[in-house]
Amino acid sequence: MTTNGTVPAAKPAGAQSGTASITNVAALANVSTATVSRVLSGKRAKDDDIARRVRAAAEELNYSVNYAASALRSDVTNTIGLIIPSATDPLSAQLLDELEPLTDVDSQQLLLGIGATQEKQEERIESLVARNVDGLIIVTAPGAELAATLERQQIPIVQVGGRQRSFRTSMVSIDDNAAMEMSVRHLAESGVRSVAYLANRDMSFESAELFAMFHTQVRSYSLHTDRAWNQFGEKTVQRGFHCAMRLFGDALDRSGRDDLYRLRPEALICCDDTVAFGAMVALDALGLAVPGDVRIIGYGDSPLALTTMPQLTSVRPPVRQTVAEALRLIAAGPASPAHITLPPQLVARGSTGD
Amino acid sequence: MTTNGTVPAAKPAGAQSGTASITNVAALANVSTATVSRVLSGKRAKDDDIARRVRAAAEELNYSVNYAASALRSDVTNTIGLIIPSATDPLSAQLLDELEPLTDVDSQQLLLGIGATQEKQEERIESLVARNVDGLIIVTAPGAELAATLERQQIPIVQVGGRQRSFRTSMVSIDDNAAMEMSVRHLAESGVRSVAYLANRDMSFESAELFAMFHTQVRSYSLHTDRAWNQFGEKTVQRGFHCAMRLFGDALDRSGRDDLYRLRPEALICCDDTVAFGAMVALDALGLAVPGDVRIIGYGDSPLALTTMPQLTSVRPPVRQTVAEALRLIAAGPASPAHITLPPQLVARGSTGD
DNA sequence: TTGTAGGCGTTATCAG
DNA sequence: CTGATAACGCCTACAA
Repeated sequence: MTTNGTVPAAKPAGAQSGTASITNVAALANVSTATVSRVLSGKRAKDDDIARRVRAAAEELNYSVNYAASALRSDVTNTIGLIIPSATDPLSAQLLDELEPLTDVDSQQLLLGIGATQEKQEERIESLVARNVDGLIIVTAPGAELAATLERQQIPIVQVGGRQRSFRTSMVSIDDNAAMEMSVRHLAESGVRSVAYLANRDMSFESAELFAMFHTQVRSYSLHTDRAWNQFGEKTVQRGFHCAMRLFGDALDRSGRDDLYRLRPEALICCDDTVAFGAMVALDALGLAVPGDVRIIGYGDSPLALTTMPQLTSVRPPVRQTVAEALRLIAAGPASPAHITLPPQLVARGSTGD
Repeated sequence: MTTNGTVPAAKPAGAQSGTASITNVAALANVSTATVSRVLSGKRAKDDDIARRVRAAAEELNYSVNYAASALRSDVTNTIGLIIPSATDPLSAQLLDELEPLTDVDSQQLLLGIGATQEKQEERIESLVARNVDGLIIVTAPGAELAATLERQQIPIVQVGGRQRSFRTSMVSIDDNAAMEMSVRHLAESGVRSVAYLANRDMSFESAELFAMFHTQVRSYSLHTDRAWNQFGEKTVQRGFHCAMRLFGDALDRSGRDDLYRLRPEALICCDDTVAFGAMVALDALGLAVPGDVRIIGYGDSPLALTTMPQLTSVRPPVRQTVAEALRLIAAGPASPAHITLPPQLVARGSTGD
C-alpha cells in the first residue's frame, strides 16, 4: 500500500487554497485516483461504502475536476458554442435565456460568439471549433451562407432558423409558413375581408418566400389584398407608424362607401411586434379602432404585446422546444443529423377580437 | 540531431484530420517543439528564418494550439467569464455586443452565465471559477449582494453597475447621479418650472438613492415637484402610458390657470426609454404637445428613442468605455482592484426642445 | 538562442 | 471492481 494506514487530513500540495486535486481526494478516501475518477464521473455501478467515502472526501476538500486536464485526456470539453448575430436580436436573446439553464444542469458551459455577417460568423465558428467545443448552435445571420464552413467540421452542429443547405449538419427551424397560414386563417374566421402584410426586408430568401405564402393564403381564403399595401421594410415602431399612416391616413374621407374594404385593409399582419405597435399608435391617432376598424397581428410575442391596448395578437416562436431539440441533436452526435421544423403558436388577444 | 536531415512531410499521427499537434509542426519545420512553442506564443525576439519556417509549417498543417493542454500546463485558459441577469436586459445585451469583439482580438473566449437572482449568480460564479476563467465580469442582478462570494475568489473580478461592497474586487459603474444632474439641469435651462420623475422600482438601494438625488437637483435648480407625481414602477410602455394618463388626464379642464405648472409637471424624467415612450403615446392621445406642453427625457438611449416623434432625449450609458475598462482591469490582475465611475451622456433631441 | 526532459491533472488501458 | 501506469499536448526550467 502506498497510502498510509491512518487517514491523515490530506492537504492540497499547492500553496493556494481551493486547488485540491484528484490525488488529494484519493488519499483522503484511501483509494486510488482511478477509483475517484470513476466514482465522480458515474462510471461505476455500485453505490457502496467506497463510493460514499470518495464523495465525502471530495466534498470535504471542496474538490472539483480540472476541466482542462479532463479535456486533454478525454477529448470532451463539456462546452457548447453558441453563435448569434447580435445579443440585441430578440430571438437570440430569448434563446440565450432558455439555453443557459439547460446547459447548466448538464454541467456544461456556454461559449458565446457574436457575428452579424457571414464573414464574422465563419470566424467565430473557426475559433469555437479550435476550442474543442462539444457542439455548436448557430443562429444564422440574415443572408449568411455557412454551408461550406459547416460541412468541414467534425462536431455536431445545429443551425437554428435560416435555410438548410447542408445534409451533414442538423437544423431546427421555425415554420413561418405555418405561422402565416394561422394568421390569415385566424383573420378570415373573424370575418375580415381584406388584409395587408407589412413584411420584413432582410435580404433573405425566407422573407421573399413568406411574402409569396401570404398571397397564397390570402387567395385560399378568398380575401382581398392590394399590391400597394404590402411592402418590405424595417422592424421598427416608426416603420409601423408610417405604414399605417400611409394606408389609413385619408380613410375618414371615404367612410360610408360599401367597397371601403377594397380601399384600405381591414386587417394588418406585421413581421414584428414593434411594427404592429407603431401601427396601433398611428391608428389611435387617426381615430380608428382596434379591433373594430382594423385587426392586427404581430410576430414574436414580445413583452410589448402585453402592453398595448388592446393587447396584441402575436405569433410566438417555439423557443423552448427549439433549444431542447438543439441540445438533443448535439448529444446525439455528428453522425445523425436531422432537420426539424417546429410550429409556432398564434396567441390570440384583443387586437383581433375579444 | 534527432531530426532527420531531410524534411519529410510529417503527417498528423491521429487518424482524424485537423488534429496536427505541436510535434508535427516541429518535425515539419525541423526544430524542437520548444522552439515552436516560443515562436508561436511570441516569446522569442528574432524574426529570422527559423521563425518563418515554424509559421509556415503551422500554416501548412492548419495547426492551432490545444487550449486544454495549454491551460493545464500554464494555468491560463484565455477565457473570460461574463455573468448577466438576462440576455433580454438591454444593458446586458449592449455589453455583450461590445465585449465580444474585444475579447476576440485578444484571442480570448467568452463564457456566459445567466442568473437573475443572487443565488443563481453565485452558482454561475462558482461554476465559471471552476472552469478557471482568467477573469470575471459581473452585471449584478437588481438587489443581489455578492460581496462574500466575490471576496473568496483568486481571480480578477469586475463588477459592472450595482453598488460596491468589496475592496478586493474592481467595479465599473455608471454615474447615474450625474445623469440625474444633467437631466434636471437640461430641463431647467430650457425654461421648465416643474418636473416629475417616473422612477424604477427594482428594490435596489441605487434606485432609492437616485430618487433622493432627483429631489436634491430639483431644489438646487429651484424647480417645483410634487410628492404625488413621483412614483416607483416598472420599466414598461404601459407603465409610462398609465402614469402620463394619471398626471395629465384632466389637464385640459384646468388650462388657462396661471399656476398650471403646479398642478401638472411641465417635464417628465423617466427611468427608461420605454416608459418615456408610453408617456408620449398618452400625451399624444390627450392632445398635449411634446415638447410644447411637456418635455420628456428617457434613459438608455435605446433604438426606440430614434423612432418617436419627436425623437426622444435620452441618457446614453457609456457601454463602450465600461467594457474597455473592465477588460483593462482584468488584464491588470486581481492584485490591483479599482473603482471606476464613468459619466453617461445626455443626448438632446426633439422631446426637450428643438 | 536552442533542445531536452519533466510534469500539469485527468482518464483509458490493462493486469490482478 | 480496483489499482498501477501510461498518455493526452503543451510549456518551461535547465543544460548545452
